[in-house]
Amino acid sequence: MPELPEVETIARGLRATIVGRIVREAQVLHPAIVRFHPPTSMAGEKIVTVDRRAKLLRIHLQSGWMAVAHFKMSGRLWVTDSTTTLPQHTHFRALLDDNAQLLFVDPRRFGFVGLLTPQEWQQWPFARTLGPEPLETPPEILASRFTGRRAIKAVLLDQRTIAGVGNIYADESLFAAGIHPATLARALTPAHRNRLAQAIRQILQEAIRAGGSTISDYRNAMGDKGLFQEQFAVYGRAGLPCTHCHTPLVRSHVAGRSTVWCPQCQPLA
DNA sequence: AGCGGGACCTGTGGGC
DNA sequence: TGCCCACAGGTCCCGC
Repeated sequence: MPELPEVETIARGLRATIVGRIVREAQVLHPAIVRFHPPTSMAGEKIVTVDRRAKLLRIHLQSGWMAVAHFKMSGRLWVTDSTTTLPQHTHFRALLDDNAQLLFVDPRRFGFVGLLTPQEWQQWPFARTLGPEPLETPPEILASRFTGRRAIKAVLLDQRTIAGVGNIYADESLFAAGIHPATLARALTPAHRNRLAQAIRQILQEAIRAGGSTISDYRNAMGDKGLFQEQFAVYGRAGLPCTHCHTPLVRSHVAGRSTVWCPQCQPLA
C-alpha cells in the first residue's frame, strides 16, 4: 500500500497525536508480524519523535530505542480511543496514557513492527543500503543515479537508487517526465534524467499535499482517506484517454509490475 | 547482470 | 449463490 507520501502522511498524523505520550501497555496479537525485538517492551516508554525514512515509519522512544514499522502492501497504523473495538487483522496494540491506542493493522501480514537500537538500525542491511530521500536531495544528485542497464522503472523501484518510490509514483513520475517505463536507464539523455528527477519531487510533493493516495484501504493515522488518486494521470487508467493527448493508455508488465503509460507521450528512447 | 517467476498472505471483483 | 481466476500500494530469493 503505502509509498513515501502515504508513510509521510501517517508520520505527520502521529507526530501531532502521540508525541509526548507514555505507552502504558503493549501487546502483540499476531507474532508473525514481529521483526527484530518484540515491540511489547515499548511499555513504560515515552514517545519522543516520529519520523520516516523511505517507506519505513519510525517511532523514537526516550530510552533511545526506536519502533520501526513497514506497511508493505496492506499495513496501517492508526490511533483510536482505547474503547474502540479492535478492527479485523489488528496485530499490535499500544495503549497510551491519554486513553488512546495505537494499532498496527495488516490483512495480508506482509508488514512488520519491531524495536531496534540506533546501532542495530545502522547495521540493518536494508536501511544501510537505502538511497537518498528524494525530497531532501538536490535533483542533480537524483538524476545522476538513473544509470545502469535495467529498465528505468526497475531502477526507480529499487530502494537503493531512491528511497520511497513505489509502483504508483514510479508510473506517475515517468508519465510526467515523458519517459517510457521500459527505457534502459543508460539510454536516458541528461535532459531526460533531469526531467525525471524534477518530476519525482513534484509528484511526491503534490501527493503529500493531498494526504497520499487511497486506492482501497489506505488511511492516515486518523482513519482518513488520501485524495491524490483523483490526480492520477496513468495509474489505474489503462484504456482511458491520456490526459494530455487523448491516446488510450496502455497497460503491461515492466520490472515484474503492472505498468501504465501513454504510447504517444512516453516514447521508448 | 538482470529478468521472470514464485513466495509471503488476505481480500475483492469479474466472469461464468 | 458459488466457484475460479486475476489482481492488489512491497520486498526477497531462486534459477536461467
